Amino acid sequence: MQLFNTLTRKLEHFTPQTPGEVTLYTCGPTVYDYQHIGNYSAYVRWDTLVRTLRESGYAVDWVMNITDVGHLVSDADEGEDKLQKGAKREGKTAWDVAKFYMDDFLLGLKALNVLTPTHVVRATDHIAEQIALIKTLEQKGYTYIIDDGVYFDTSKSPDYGYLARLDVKNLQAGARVEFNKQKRNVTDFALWKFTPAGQKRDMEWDSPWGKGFPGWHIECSVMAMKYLGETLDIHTGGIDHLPVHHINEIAQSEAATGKQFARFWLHCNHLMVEGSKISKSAGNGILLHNLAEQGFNALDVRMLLLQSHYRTQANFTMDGLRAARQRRLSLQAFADLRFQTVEAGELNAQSFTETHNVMLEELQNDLGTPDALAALSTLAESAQTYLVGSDAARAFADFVAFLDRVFGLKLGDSKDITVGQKQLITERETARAAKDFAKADTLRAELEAQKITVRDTPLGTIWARSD
RNA sequence: GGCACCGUGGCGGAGUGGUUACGCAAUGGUCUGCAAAACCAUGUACACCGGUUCAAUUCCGGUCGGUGCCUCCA
Repeated sequence: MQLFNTLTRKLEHFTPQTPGEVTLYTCGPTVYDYQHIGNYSAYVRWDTLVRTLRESGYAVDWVMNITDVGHLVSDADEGEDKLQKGAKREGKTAWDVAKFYMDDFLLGLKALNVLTPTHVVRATDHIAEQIALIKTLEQKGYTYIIDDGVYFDTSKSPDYGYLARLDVKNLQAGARVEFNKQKRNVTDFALWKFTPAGQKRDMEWDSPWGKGFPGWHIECSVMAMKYLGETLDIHTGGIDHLPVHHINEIAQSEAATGKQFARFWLHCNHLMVEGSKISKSAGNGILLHNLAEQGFNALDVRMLLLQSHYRTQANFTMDGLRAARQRRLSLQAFADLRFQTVEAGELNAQSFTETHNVMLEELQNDLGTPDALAALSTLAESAQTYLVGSDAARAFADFVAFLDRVFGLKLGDSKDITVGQKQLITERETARAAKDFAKADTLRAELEAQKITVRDTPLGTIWARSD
């Protein structure tokens, strides 16, 4: 399997440290608001990675974090805590806000048919471990304390910023952002933030340095290493995490262990909406709820994402979503043909095997979902023309199961039509043979009302679901 | 201002030094009792200007345009 490793900026052959077992960490959301389709796009991308790894024979131990504390409005460790801000906005406690949006996020993942990670872990459940890691860093001399918290001294990390190819000197010269003047280096980041004197936060804990809460970056290092070991096979995240969050994760993790933190770093690009980036102020952060109200299935969004490569800046448009929906329904009609194999069908088991192999090859080539889909569409189209022979029924069923494993479009979920519906089709054929077209059309309308479209082919009547 | 990336037919979106990506839509046709279905066919796509090459959309340089990051975000 080939994956593009941000660490080397090259397509590399991937093999895990332990044969057959992959350790994977994915940066999850900060749960202070609803997740929009752009946020979700990342998890669909990484879901495809997990599915492809599993299909390639690897067991995948997958950890995703939920940031429910400590992520400040600015990565420069300034401003309010996002959770605290959300709490103020909604008149709830930060704990309530976190719980509410975490649950909503998990429901969204389910709707998108994103596999459940082996471990979904919350930062607030790992406060003791975070304090322990900060202590280790302190003992090794990587930290210093200023008025608002405990900071990591990035100048002590010789390769600081390498992943992002950060030019640290240039950054310092061109720094425009105001930061705490007590910081030794502009890139230094908070490991622990103090609760300001005289204040009481919803979320705060005692620590050796004083009451407060953990910095945003430390949680990922802690939870990744706790569940997956000191060196991960793969660490994934959105491209926005590259220049700050990920280089900080590397700095603190490697400072603590002296070992490489992650062997492969994968970054997905952002989804645009109508050609612009998604931002709260632009009001284009479309939610799954919004799309559901317009009659779209979350799987239509999944389809749309599969059509583009995870490293490109894909564009979400309503026209694109409609096209994706049509394409998904067309693939569903193809999958439903497995209930309708015919004696004289020309598509044999080999057709499915060949397409299966091409698709897997494309996926293993840095998750080439667009090319894998193209191969599938080509087969689906020929199936409409040549129909599938009954001798290939088993191969067809296996193929649909494969599609669901890698694409997660739930094509295999649809059942055969009912005996009653089959009866209607037979009756309609009889009526047609008797040239009683009025009756035939009535029966067709009846089927249509049950979301079944019929079409007449030289080899007989074929049905497809219209929803 | 600094650093990247990108510019593909109506839309979305792959890929490649010389052969149809693919999907959606559109147009024409076939089949059909009819058809909203299905199938077949069609669009002289690869921003512009140079260069390298027998050959460039695909490599190199420049121009123009767009986007992202540097500042919250997946």
